[in-house]
Amino acid sequence: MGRQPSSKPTSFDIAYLAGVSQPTVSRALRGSRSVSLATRQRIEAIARELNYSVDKNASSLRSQRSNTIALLFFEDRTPDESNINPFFLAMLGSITRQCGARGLDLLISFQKMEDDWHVRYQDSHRADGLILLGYGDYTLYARRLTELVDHGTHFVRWGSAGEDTIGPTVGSDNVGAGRLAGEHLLSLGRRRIAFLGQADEHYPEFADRYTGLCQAMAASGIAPDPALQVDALTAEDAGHAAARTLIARGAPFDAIFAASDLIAIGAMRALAEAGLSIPGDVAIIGFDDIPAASLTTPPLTTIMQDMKGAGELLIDTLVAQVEDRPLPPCTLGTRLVVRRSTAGWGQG
Amino acid sequence: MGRQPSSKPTSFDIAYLAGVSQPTVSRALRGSRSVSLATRQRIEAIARELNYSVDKNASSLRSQRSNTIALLFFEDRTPDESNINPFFLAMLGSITRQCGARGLDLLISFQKMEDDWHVRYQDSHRADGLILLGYGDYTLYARRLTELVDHGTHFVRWGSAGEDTIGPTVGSDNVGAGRLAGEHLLSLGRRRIAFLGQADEHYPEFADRYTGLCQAMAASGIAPDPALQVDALTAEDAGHAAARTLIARGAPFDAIFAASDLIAIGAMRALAEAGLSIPGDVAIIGFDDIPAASLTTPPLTTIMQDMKGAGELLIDTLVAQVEDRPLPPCTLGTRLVVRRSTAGWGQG
DNA sequence: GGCCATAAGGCATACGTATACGCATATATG
DNA sequence: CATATATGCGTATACGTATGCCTTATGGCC
Repeated sequence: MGRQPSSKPTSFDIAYLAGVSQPTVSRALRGSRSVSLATRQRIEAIARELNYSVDKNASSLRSQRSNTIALLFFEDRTPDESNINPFFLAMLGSITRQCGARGLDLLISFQKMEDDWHVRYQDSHRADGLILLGYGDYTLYARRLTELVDHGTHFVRWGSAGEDTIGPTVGSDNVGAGRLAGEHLLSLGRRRIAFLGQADEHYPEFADRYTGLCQAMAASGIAPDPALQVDALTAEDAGHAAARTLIARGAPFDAIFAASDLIAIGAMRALAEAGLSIPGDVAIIGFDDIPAASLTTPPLTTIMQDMKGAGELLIDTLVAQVEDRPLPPCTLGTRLVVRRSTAGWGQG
Repeated sequence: MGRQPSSKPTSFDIAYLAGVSQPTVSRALRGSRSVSLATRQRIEAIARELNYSVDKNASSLRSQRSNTIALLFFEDRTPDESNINPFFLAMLGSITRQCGARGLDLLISFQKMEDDWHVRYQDSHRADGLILLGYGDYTLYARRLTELVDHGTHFVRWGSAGEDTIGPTVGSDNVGAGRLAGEHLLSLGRRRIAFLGQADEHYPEFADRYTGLCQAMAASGIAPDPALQVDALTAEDAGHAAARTLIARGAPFDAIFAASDLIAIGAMRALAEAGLSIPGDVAIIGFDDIPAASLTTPPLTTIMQDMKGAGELLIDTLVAQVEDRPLPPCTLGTRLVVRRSTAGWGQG
């Protein structure tokens, strides 16, 4: 032992040693009921002894099932390289673990919108299905999704699970989360709540969050003020710029709901530059709970998404898709994480 | 077009349409020189038209080469879930891109040290080789590495590329980086430099960084003070605890070199709690340049590793290994990123 | 004892590609 | 003009597994 065998053992080797045929080995190792317990145990013992492992390529070729999923991150317009949204990296952890738990292999790849990722994976039998992750202009994205659907590709995407969504979509309850954020700020006595983030149909997730905020405000009898909404995509710079715009507009505000933590962090920088104190002058709440959120000064209150649930639900939905028994759409709950950026005056 | 074909086209379909045999199709698409230009172009045109793509499983099975690499993160003792070292996530970006550029598929997986990951991938022909990423006790790790080597598994790991390292290893020049950090602090006039991080053989990378610091100090005629070195693994909590220990010891210090940014961030929190100003009382420098490093107050000076180079070198080394032409070991340079946590008094 | 159901496993084959050979035809060489 | 050489391609087969179908043994039942 320890030395390298001349060649990897095959199911034929096991069969010979066990005194059975190769198909019986295959059946035994896959747990078919038509192999007697005694035979199966004998085969398993021999397989273990020879350090046998099923050849994935042969298995996938024959069964036409790879038990592999491809995870595609894609970046709308990558300003530089290596800048991956930290939120999606957190998701990666969840998905990876979920795949591990189910014995699925996970391929990952970063794509640009323009690439022909819709062909590469399923057609070549690399993967049984795709998981699509990425913020980006939904209207651009949609064309690709339609192609995927037409092509019969199995996929799930993370996003806003509205009615007009294309293909199976899993996402957080963004409207509910927006309400949560709004109610929290309102409960602190804030009344002039600004929203930093795109609020149009190009970015449905952000739009939903804004909708939730407006609902919460409406419930308290407050009408949303358009002057308090500033567009921003999810990046620190964008948040900084948006907050500056907001300040420049001159409309008074005592709270900010940022559509992502990165936007919030940029906004905090702008507020500090403007001499505004947090949470004294302005309370601020972000979205995503990225690792950096607890490291800011003050630490950032935010909305945490259900990462664990996300991985499970994505994989559930995808596997169902592959097995041709589509699952009904479903959204995930969110949780408020209160930190000092929205602390009441007594709690700082 | 747009409708779903009854079944995916195979190389036989292409062959039939092109009036050649299947092997000729295979040769043409792989660019073999023994197919005439005219024939090849005809075949390529038909393949494109049918949206043909080579079946990965059949191809890998026949050629015994999967053109796939498995990336294994592993966590020594995972306190909870979902906490991945951000540094390794940055590495992921680099590796992914590099794989994409070379047409390699990338499998990823999180492992516990105890699992039998040494068997799962190469033996089953899922991947041609492994990339191992993870901080952890090297002495524990080493046993696994030895098994891999004995087993004839192709792999590269990220780590300290010393002489006694097991298997092909790629890493930063940690000694040089430590020197860089030390020289920077010395150039600011700091003389009592503390090091937060393990400095024993269990964590060779950290030990190398400490060695580099000591070299820089020695070059300035300063002897290292054991009272100024405190063990810490790479986590924010550990950094916090280590800094408290350092302060409690009472030995004066005017600078800290933390073995990782997470340690540094924890230490900054402890310094703030102790009423010490940064960089006024204590200059602090981290290691890794994780995204959060630029978001701390003040922003953290740190050592940036060559991520792009890391991906390239890892893959180069691994592919060479697979092709049985081992590459000589090699280390990567690092760069100092100066931010305000070590700013001179005039620059802050 | 004949008949049918069930269990256990063998036989043949298919999955789709890549490659070692062999066989023509065309070109060069003496 | 006969023999070496290269070019371009077809023939046959291997890669290792999974599965439909068939055979045999066994037991139950009337």
